[in-house]
Amino acid sequence: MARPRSADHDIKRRAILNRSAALFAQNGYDRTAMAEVAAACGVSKALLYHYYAGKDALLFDILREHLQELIDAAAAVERSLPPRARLRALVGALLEAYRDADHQHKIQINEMSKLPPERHRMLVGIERELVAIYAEAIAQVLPAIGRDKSLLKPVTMSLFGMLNWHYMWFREKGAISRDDYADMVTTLLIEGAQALSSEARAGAKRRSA
Amino acid sequence: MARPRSADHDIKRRAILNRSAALFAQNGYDRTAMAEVAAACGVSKALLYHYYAGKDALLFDILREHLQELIDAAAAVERSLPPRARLRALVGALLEAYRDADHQHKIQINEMSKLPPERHRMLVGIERELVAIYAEAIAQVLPAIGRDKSLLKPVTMSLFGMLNWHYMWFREKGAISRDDYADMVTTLLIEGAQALSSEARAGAKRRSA
DNA sequence: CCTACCGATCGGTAGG
DNA sequence: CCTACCGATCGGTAGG
Repeated sequence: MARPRSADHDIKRRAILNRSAALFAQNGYDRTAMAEVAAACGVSKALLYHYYAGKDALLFDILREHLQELIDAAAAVERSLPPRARLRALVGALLEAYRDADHQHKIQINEMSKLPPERHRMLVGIERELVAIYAEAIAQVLPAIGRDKSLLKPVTMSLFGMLNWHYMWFREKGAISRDDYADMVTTLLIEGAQALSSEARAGAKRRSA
Repeated sequence: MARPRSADHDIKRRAILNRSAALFAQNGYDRTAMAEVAAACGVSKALLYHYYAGKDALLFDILREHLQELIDAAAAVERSLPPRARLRALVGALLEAYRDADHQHKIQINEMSKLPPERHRMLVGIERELVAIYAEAIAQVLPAIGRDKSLLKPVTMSLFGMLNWHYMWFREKGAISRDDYADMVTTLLIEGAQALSSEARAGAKRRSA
């Protein structure tokens, strides 16, 4: 009979994931040796390779888990909320999921493309799921934008720009809280995009006149 | 008398800068060997080291030139323009400076922190100059936001988020042009932030009532 | 004492 | 679960 997994197998794996994420984020993936990861986790390099088949597998697992947490956070937002409240809740949920995930977020942006094509594609697929949730929510709040794909994509990407750039300047002890920033981003997007569709309507009127 | 520099010294240096930027952006800084850079430029490695003291120096020069071009583009925007038109022109100038600079932009985001501390600090200083220009222009359009530092910083960073994230999705042959996107971002920011300061005023009234 | 350029090889470290 | 060790490759430099 096969030896059962040790009771703390998952706990150790998780510890390795968090430690290596910190190292990858701070020093860069290529500059972090597997020996450093092992040392930081207090295990031998051989044991590290018992948990993970290779450096790739470690990077992949960090990002798969991180992206899954983002999807889960978005999926947990009540679908029956009024459109505007729902978008605000989705923005808040993402910023909240980013708390304590700065390392993972930085790795997603800086190192994801270093994965082999197959694994990279899988993660891009999860990213697309996430974007689709937000694009749909925006379309619900702003039907005029939702109807025009050439507008919906850049507006959605503007939202992700504001949210995904936050790690460059946002500090937990700063002047505004995550919740404050969620309010700000939601207002910028909705009020700004409403002005956008008024302009588009005015433009259409001018063209048809 | 000292031997003069060859007439095409600067041209060759520039060619090396552009080729290495493409390699660093596509394969990552750490994964690009100096031998590859040399091969891509059609020169020997020894000659490459004649032009640049080391790999660091190459990365530094790519980013210093890129950031200087962004500053120059912003500085070229007429100071006497009405505030709103000036902000629109600044946004357009940055997006225009990003044209043909996707490699440099990606390197700025992904590899800048791999520079030695001293050189890294110098580039962060140039980035701050750039941000200051935009923050001031925002404050001119939206005095209520300009007066409140806890608002001005996140609003400015929201703008840079939208602009600096564009390389992830914007395509030259896509549905909208750089100019269209400059319009969109400016409208999102100004109209959105106007709604923001109305909310803040309403909030202040509620609190003082 | 400078710049321009080569073929060959150095010491040290990477992931596994 | 460990120590010992590998094949490959790195950035940088030698003499001329």
